[in-house]
Amino acid sequence: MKASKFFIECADCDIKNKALFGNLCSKSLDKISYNKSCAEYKKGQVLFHEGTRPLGVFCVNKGKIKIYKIGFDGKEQIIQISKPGDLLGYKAMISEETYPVTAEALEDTKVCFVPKGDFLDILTDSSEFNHVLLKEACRELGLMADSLTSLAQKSVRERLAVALLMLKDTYGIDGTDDGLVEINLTREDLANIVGTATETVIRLLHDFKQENLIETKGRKIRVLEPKKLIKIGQLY
Amino acid sequence: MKASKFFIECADCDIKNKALFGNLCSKSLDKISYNKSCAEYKKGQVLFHEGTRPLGVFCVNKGKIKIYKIGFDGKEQIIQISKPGDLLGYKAMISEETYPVTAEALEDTKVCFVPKGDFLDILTDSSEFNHVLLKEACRELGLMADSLTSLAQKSVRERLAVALLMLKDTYGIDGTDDGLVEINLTREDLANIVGTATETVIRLLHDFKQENLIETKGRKIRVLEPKKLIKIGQLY
DNA sequence: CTTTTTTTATGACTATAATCATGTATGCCT
DNA sequence: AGGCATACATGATTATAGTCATAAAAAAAG
Repeated sequence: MKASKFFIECADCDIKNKALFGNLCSKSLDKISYNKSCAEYKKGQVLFHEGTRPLGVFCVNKGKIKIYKIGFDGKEQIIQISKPGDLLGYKAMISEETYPVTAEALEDTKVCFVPKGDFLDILTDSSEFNHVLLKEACRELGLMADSLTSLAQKSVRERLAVALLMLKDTYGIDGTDDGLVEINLTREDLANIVGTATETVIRLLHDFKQENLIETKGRKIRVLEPKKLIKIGQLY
Repeated sequence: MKASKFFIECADCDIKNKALFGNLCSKSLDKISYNKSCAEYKKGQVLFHEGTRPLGVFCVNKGKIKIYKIGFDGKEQIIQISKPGDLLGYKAMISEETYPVTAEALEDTKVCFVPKGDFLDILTDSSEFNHVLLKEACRELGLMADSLTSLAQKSVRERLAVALLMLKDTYGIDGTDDGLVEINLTREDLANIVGTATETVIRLLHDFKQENLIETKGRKIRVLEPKKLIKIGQLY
């Protein structure tokens, strides 16, 4: 299923600076590097399933991964989309619970896996790393409160505008601010981010296109008028 | 406005065991106790406002406090309701951001305030406390993912059922499992938890009453049929 | 390169919940 | 206790978004 076709030393990792692990001292980094394994996941493959017990943490090296929860009727709710440098699965491990979410590759990805024991050792050894994680978790909690409020109070049209802006900013092509969203997201995925039906997303994207706010070419979406989308999304 | 009418040593605090601070060694606890101040907040008074900068953390001693975000049109979205033992405002302080939410007393409360410096000192000194906070934050992130999915996928009727069960479990009278929800929540507050309009909550509570699922007496709500509410809320 | 499957698109209809309007009850204050 | 304000309640109407059905297009598989 998953083939370990590559290995990169953490010390040599080109996205080290973006990653949470980047804050570690070289000794800790070497320790992680020593026991970790690297794997490629093809589009659609699952890194871990909701409800299972974490055996370690994942550090994304290449590609994008959707993190979602399955609702009562099987519908996915996408909580976040992880990108290179992101650390996955550490929350469930630290809170000593089963994964509350599923992680699935959106495209062909490269991911490093650090076993539970090593990760927990680092956490014990480095109070600095502990604090980095704590800070990150606290920051995310603030963002989650935003998302919750948005979901509860904004219309679907407003939420879609917000989602498009977020995708543009987070996953746009670096440097070139041409508004292109570089993710292979289906309309259904987009609906599962926004929290609506697929048909509704399709209709609203059609509207946005007619209003010349966006441009689409297959799954590629280009944001033409971010300012107008900000207004639609009621982002102060 | 707020009158410091009381002082309780942390060491003597009767809810110490329930509190996050309860995990501290007696030395750290004494340090906190030495510099903290205690205050009473009357119903409706605000502990801190969204957008302001944290100057310390609050430990709830008595009473319940609603934590909410203000949406674009001024509507509140209640993120959580804090009870004795809960620590408030530490997330924003750790993530070095302004408060993403407002904290307002739902009833007459007693709260201790620990200045920023002392709190951060404890955090630096005690890696154990650091880990306790990290674990708590990670646990909350899992719960937030649940709330998000619920909000995105469940109907208002389903969400109200879930909210009533949550309120019963978290704020019911200890020991006696008579289903009474012991909070002074207006219908509007309830709507701001569920994420709906006040009128809708009123109508749905009426329905639940007619179906003999609950009993109401003014603002007091008693859950009569938790199992049926679990079914309505689609909680597996 | 063709077949099969999945995804996108559009229309018609329905259901859910928001909004607006108004009246009643309850709590709150001096 | 009386008067003001807030909260609760209910009806009528509207808007928003979900569901179902079907067709076309695109992507994936062999």
